[in-house]
Amino acid sequence: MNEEQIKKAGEILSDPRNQKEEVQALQDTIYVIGGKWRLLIINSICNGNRRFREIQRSIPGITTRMLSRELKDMEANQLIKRTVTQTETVLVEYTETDYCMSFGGIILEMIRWGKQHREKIKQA
Amino acid sequence: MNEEQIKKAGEILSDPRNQKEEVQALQDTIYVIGGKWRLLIINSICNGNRRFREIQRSIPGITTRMLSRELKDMEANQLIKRTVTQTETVLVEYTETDYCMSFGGIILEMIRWGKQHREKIKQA
DNA sequence: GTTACCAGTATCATTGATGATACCAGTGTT
DNA sequence: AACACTGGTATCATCAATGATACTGGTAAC
Repeated sequence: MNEEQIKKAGEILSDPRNQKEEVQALQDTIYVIGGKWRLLIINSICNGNRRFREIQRSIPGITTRMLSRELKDMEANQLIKRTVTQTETVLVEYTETDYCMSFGGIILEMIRWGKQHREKIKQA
Repeated sequence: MNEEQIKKAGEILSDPRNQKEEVQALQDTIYVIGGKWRLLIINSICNGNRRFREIQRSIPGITTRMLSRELKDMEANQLIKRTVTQTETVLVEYTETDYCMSFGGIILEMIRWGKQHREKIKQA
């Protein structure tokens, strides 16, 4: 085995390892943001919607039940903060955490894809 | 209403429209790549895995049934091409289409997120 | 001849995610 | 008084996604 062959073998051997790591990373991410609503809620809150009904109105098709469940889960997992203010009337606000913001890249890429896809469909 | 106010009003009015478009784009994308396996299969094939068992081995946890279903569906939707070669023994190969490649950005972002996430968990 | 690989299909069971609908207590609006 | 809005909860139903397991028909290796 000459030097080049050794180098090649190294690449071949190391490649599957990288692949495994990437597959695992992908699976983790899919697990965290899986489901029909999670990313939409994150996107909505990051876009400035803070009130329950406001968020609900911004996401076509979501029911109060699903939104309620997701918000609770996301609060438990530090994705958002829930704040209750007692003035004349009760005021509930949801705000994003830094952790939540870390999905920005994924969301932007998905929005880009969705827009391009719609363009292609239109043309055809 | 002065010029500045007019400009501001324009922004306020245009913003909800952009939001709606983006929500729709997001929903489209989630619909297309939804589910536990779709992106993983795309990733696997784009990484050079072409044979059924090869793809299966590269994705921890997937069953033959799920892989079979997904591959069929993806073929029907032009995401991949299925090629059968008849030599001494039958050879089936799956290859990505250009359309399939368009998910690259999303996948890369998700891998990045997953890796960072694992780092954070480790540190804590 | 037994074991193992390939590319799947078939059948059944489960369950998690989602939907539909109604409801509650409080405040404000007409 | 009647209606609408707020931030949800409760209950029930359903369905799509997934899992488990077994099996098939052909080739090749030991």
